[in-house]
Amino acid sequence: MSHTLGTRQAQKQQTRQSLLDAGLRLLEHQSLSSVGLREVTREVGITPSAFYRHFRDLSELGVALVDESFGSLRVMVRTIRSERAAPDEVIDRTVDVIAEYVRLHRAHFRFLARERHGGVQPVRDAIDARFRQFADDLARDLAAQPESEGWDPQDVRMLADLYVDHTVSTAAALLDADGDAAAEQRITATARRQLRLISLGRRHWLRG
Amino acid sequence: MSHTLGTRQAQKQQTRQSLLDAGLRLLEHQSLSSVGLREVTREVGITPSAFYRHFRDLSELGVALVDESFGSLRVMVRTIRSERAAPDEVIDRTVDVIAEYVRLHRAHFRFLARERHGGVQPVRDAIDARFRQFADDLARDLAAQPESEGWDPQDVRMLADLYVDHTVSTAAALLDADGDAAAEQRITATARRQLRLISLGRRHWLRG
DNA sequence: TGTACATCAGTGAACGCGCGTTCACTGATGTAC
DNA sequence: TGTACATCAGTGAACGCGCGTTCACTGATGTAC
Repeated sequence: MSHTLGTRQAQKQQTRQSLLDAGLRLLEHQSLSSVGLREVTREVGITPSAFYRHFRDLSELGVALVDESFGSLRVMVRTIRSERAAPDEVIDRTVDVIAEYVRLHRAHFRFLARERHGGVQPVRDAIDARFRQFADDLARDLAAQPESEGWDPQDVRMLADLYVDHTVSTAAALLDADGDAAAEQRITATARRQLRLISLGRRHWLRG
Repeated sequence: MSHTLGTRQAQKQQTRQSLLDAGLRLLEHQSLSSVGLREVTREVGITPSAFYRHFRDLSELGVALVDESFGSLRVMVRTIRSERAAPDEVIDRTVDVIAEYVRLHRAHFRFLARERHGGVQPVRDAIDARFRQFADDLARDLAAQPESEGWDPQDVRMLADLYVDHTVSTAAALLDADGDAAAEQRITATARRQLRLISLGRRHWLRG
């Protein structure tokens, strides 16, 4: 028919997406290695054997979920990067974006936090590679800032790693707060102070 | 017989410990929710039904492993605390102890990293409580230091949280290095710089 | 010290169940002419 | 536009397997007298 996609391929895509959605839903309360193939297909409403038309096994579905999760993260990061503001405003905006990501894409981030050190090697590797690329990008951004003038590239890199680790820790803490507004406020307040302290350390680094 | 413990109780204890050891061994390559009760008893060499003489289910065994893991951690922490040295030496010693803990108790820390956000709620809660207590202790120590004079207690607490998160991130990175000596050196070098930067931030906090 | 009884860690058989994977199939969609 | 054939996403039955849990049991350890 129309060569934009074809009815058959479009429907296949839709089923594949349903499998990803069902998987993500099931992964909210258990880890990938304990989710069953039949469990996922049952949730979607297709036959177990139909699963193999889309993924070789569940770890392949897991890797696809990693891609999807980082997709939604990238969108949010671009938001921070596009804004140019005073240092303290940047800190506030950064924390806001972390909080927003966890709120909007809770299941995605829970999946990443859970499987980052989980029992499925290919998924762990995929997550690791993405986080590393993430730190690479941030290091490039930081190096271009006037505050980094005269900095050893290795020092820029360690700062980028520190920011990424801090972001992940904060997001994980927000996840565990599980919607408790008071706890969330405590966590974001703490994160802001921590970023401010890191900022101070950065400002005094060369003279340290 | 002798009332120090009794042969029967001593043998029961020994079997219990074998179950914990077997569990920990199996958890190196998979997560708790995918380990089977029969798998653990097979590893120990006892009947599946004998398992119930020691634990209600695998999540109870998991909680026991949390206690065991933090036991070995406490020993190492006391090592740092007992030493009193110049700030930069403290930083080096801290990083050394983290590296040593991961090297000596690799399986324990892997278990904690994996199950901290894993799929078994009671285990997650147990790990969380222990880390929180850990941060409490550190906050108390920091508050007692002369560098913290005039600090808001909330600021001391956020600094303690920052240190704990940084320690966990570093240990997890070392774990992923998986014995690669070059990678491990890169990670510890980075960790030392990060601690130095945080130190700088701390020193300038009040004047910030 | 010896005897009679109690305790209880570990055994082994049995159960029902859901798992992942295979395979020949169906019937709607797509293609060639 | 119509026909004949190809493709292939999803079906449904079948398989062997290991799972967690139960239960009555055995026999070494512990206790009372």
